[in-house]
Amino acid sequence: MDEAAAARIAPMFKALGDPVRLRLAAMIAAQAETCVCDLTPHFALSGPTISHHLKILREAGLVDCERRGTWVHYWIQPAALQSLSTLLQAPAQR
Amino acid sequence: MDEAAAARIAPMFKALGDPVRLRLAAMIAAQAETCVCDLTPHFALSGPTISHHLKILREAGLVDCERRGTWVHYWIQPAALQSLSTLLQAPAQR
DNA sequence: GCCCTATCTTGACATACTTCGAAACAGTGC
DNA sequence: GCACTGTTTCGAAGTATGTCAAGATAGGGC
Repeated sequence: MDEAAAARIAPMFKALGDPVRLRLAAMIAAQAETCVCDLTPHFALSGPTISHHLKILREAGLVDCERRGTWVHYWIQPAALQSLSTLLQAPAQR
Repeated sequence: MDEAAAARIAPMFKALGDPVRLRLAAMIAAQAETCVCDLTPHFALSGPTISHHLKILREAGLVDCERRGTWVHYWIQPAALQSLSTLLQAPAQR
């Protein structure tokens, strides 16, 4: 792992390194698509705070979103998860 | 993923969420054992700083260490990596 | 044994980043 | 216009990062 690769990948792990974001990502990954209004009630946090965490997941490339009428829908980016998974798996099997 | 599971797992991702620690973990994982004195030269950081990052990896349960004479040897905890990997892989394959 | 050096960790500190809520803003539909 | 859903901005409190100095532990020379 060289410096550039670490700088590219670390933000993804960092994004998952918060309990709230980890749960958000898990909820989004559990379905094909998830509306923000379905996520917010599961947390004792304000709307802006959830929105902030979603933005970090978005900027890390782990999720993507689209506004469709009144609601905003989020979905997981499977390729990103896959690359992290294989990265962890190689040394784990040694 | 319930709240307790997230609180247990997030610190591991957080530990990997720093470029320096990600590279440290990768270097340690690449060999059966690694001496701290082999890690430090690869970074433009002081010894105490490296030691600090290694402590975080240790507290996250990702690596373990042992003093053997003058040197301290670190090794990876494969089970921890494996659990993170499978966690990511399930939704990634959907 | 005693001192000296080398290796690594710990403690104290300054700086920078995170987290979160309140208020303001933007987009959509009636 | 008005109500509703999310996002952005701003500020306060907490947490992380990195350096310096000091401490702990081991080995070698005398």
